[in-house]
Amino acid sequence: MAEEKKLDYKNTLNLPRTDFPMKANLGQKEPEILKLWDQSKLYEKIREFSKDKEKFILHDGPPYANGHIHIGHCLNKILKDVIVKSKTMFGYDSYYIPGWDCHGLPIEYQVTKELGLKKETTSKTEIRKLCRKYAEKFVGIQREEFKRIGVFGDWEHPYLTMSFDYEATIARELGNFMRVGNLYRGKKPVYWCYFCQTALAEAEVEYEDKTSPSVYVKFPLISKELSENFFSLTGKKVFALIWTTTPWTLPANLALAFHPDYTYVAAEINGEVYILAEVFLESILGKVGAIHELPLQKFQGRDFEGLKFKHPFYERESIVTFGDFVTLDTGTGIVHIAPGHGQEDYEIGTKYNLDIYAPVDARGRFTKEVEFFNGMFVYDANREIIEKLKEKGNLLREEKFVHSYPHCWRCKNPIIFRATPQWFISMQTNGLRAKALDHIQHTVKWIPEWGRERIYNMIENRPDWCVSRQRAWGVPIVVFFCDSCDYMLMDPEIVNHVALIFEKHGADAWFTHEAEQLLPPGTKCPECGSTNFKKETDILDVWFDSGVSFASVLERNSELSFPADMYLEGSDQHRGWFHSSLLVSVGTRGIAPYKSVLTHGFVVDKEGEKMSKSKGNVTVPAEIIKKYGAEILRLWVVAEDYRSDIRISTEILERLTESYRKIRNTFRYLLGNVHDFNPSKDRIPYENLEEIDRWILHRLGVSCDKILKSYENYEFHIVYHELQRFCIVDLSSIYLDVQKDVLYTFSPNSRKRRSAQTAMYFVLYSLARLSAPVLSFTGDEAWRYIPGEKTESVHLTTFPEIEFIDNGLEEKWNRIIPLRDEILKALEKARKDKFIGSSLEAGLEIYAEGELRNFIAENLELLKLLTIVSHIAVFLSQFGRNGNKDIVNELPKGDNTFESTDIPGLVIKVQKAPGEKCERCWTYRTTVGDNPDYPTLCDRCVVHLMEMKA
RNA sequence: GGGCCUAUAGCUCAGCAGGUUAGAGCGCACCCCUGAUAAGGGUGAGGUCGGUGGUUCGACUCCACCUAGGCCCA
Repeated sequence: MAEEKKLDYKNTLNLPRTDFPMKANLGQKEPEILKLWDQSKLYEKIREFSKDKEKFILHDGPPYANGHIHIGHCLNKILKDVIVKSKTMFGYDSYYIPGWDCHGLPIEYQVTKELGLKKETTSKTEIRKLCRKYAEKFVGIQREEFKRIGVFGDWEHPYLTMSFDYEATIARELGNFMRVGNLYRGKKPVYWCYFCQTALAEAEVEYEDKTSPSVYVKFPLISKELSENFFSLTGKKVFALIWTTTPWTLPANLALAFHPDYTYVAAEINGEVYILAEVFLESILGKVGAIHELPLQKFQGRDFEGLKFKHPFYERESIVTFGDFVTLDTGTGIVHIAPGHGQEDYEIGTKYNLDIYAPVDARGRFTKEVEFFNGMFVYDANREIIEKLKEKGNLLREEKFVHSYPHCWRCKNPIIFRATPQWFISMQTNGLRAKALDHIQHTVKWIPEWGRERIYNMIENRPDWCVSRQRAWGVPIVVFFCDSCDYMLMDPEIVNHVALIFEKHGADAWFTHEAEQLLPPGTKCPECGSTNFKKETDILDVWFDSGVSFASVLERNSELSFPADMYLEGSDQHRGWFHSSLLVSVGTRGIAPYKSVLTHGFVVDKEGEKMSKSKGNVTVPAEIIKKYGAEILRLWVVAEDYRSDIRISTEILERLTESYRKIRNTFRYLLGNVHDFNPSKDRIPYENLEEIDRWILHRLGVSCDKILKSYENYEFHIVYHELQRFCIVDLSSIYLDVQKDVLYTFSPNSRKRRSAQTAMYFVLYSLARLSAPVLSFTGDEAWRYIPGEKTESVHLTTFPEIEFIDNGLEEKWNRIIPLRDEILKALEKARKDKFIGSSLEAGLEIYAEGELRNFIAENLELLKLLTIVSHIAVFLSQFGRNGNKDIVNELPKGDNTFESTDIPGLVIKVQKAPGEKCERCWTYRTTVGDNPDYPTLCDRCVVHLMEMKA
């Protein structure tokens, strides 16, 4: 009987009611939401919604169409998505076209590997076909994976660097460089396999141990200056000593490299004087023979400036150069330089204007100009060269040396370094470097700021851009050579002609068509008049492909704009896409392709170390999505400060999941409490709202301001923290807890309840929108439950205005909240003492002096409300005055008394609340039982019940 | 080896034109509630601000060096 009655009263309460589930079940829910978006053509509607608005174009840097997406892709695409969505909600037209980078070695390598033995017999055209299929497959896979994490964009019309029109653009842009004169043909050493007769990329090289001859070679001193400056050398036979494991490169020697800062010595042995770094004196010369005397002389590397030595077996000079790469780990401290046969040698060669001399043919044989060794295979020549050195008396020592040496991935033979003709974009011509530096410094906004410094240093020091690759899967360098006189036909007009063919047939045409079919009819060699041409076989560096994306995508679509408002990639792209795009755009358009560049760090594990298969610390997005949901991944991206490296770990994801649940539940609770609220009918005007409702709206306004500013400044971790803080502190802990009484026990249509619902409605309405760029699934899910008029999706709205700010209220509540904190401490103390359980069991006596007492007295009801106690009273603790019951002479002592330390003079005594517990509202009131019809209810509840019946 | 960057509680972040006991949320411990319930509320314990020197009356905050880590080069 009593149970039944209790139930009866419970039924008279307005408890929260909603179908918005507490458990997100994201793994299952997200695909449903995606389907809904898809079916309702949400992205098209966003395009329509954004029509004619000011543009904000984030131009997508194309990921490589190879493999599944990894966590770094997620970070990148989600950041982009948050920016695009927030810009849309700020009222911009932020059309986002995703792209893919499709050409290049990794795909070709993969395809060739899969071909196995058949690779030898497969034509370039066939390989290109397979590469295209391979790239298409992964574009498809990655597209679905990106969509799955909630990224909005025109996924039906992405840009692909292998699409025909894109390939045509690549060719045209190279033509533009021809037109302005930046493109030139030069030589550069590359990894070369003499067996396969092909250049190899870094990735195609495998390191294996190899035994090589190791020789110490003497270079006789020619210049007189040294002995003139250092008399101890006068009249002696002086040699520079070098060490090499590739004697076959000696015929191409043109220089010797010293380190300017090292100490070198000249030491005499057996009547000859050798120069080498001081540190090697013992270890090298000690083995050759007894050192005659102490070193004759010490020098600094730079003392050798301008000197000349003689080649050990040719009548040729070898000049002195300086290089920081000279080390004291091995060798003699003096490095033999053959500019055509090594990377550092090449750089020295370029710096000192030496010939990039590589007299070795494609099969690894010395060309006819090489005296003594003409026609000899280089590895066979090693022996002969050593003999020649002996014969000339310029071999000091010879031994065997085992070292790690690059080998060809296909045939497993050791490779050689060999300078071959390559195509370059000059950094000098047209002031390309200077112009690029100028734009870096003056026209582009770098986020964070240090990006400027980083890319500036790179551009400042980089050599000319080598744009040619000796591969199949890419866009050819559209240049022809005359069959009869070898004239190089490099003409932008011809490139444009060929580009038209590419537009129709793709760059495949270069491989399937003959030169005559590609050239404009009647093309003749300007040199000899011949009409027969052959095609250049090199293709373009893929960085050139992606570097022209602004031309292929931004300039060719009127819905986009050039320059882009933003490029956003990982900080490695200062060397990559930001870099190549800038050079292309500055080189051919004279301006930077972007107004701002935002970079993020790399994803690392919980220790801050990079992920690798071997370490086993790789986090796979698909697993996170399955276990936690894409929304958690999105929350992760936003919660972390992307400007430095960002960590991911199980603990981080668990924390975020907790945090997500809290935010979700806040939505749920708000929704549950506005289920019977119709904003158009039940809304209370702001001026008539209860103070606490105006306060939460004020807090909402403050939060909103902070969140919007953070979106604007791309400081998303602040968005996350503020969103979380607002839900936990302002809402859940204070406002929602306090308002339960009004929401549950007051009659549904009572002014106070409608006031609370009005506030909650605005909170919901704002929160859903503020969180939508991040919590795109949940924000939209909640949006659909919000009562009243609204758009179909939260993604078809703009951000809320900043409203309801009331600084007077803020000031007052800045005093109220600390008082509440003190009361809560007092209640907690009583609870620990088992004096009370629920705070409603308590009645408070508060003692204070002067102004503090007055402030409390003025806000007594508010404090009661905020601390959820049943009764509250304040006393003036002022000594020596009597007669007023509110003035006490003595402060309470003993049990349940709390003396505040934070607020001096404040004493709180917790008493049992007077009266009985009302069965309906659970508040202790002296009026319980006053109404004989409702003997277990308080006066308030009786009134509310009456109202509800009426 | 060079360029750029990072280092504040178990986790994610604040903070500081240098100035009283370095903050927040989560997590954790303990407690309350059972009318947000695989929820909700409260109290509390956690930091030699990576290390060492220096500038200063005073440094988490400025400078130098070092250590660890990251990206890009060599």
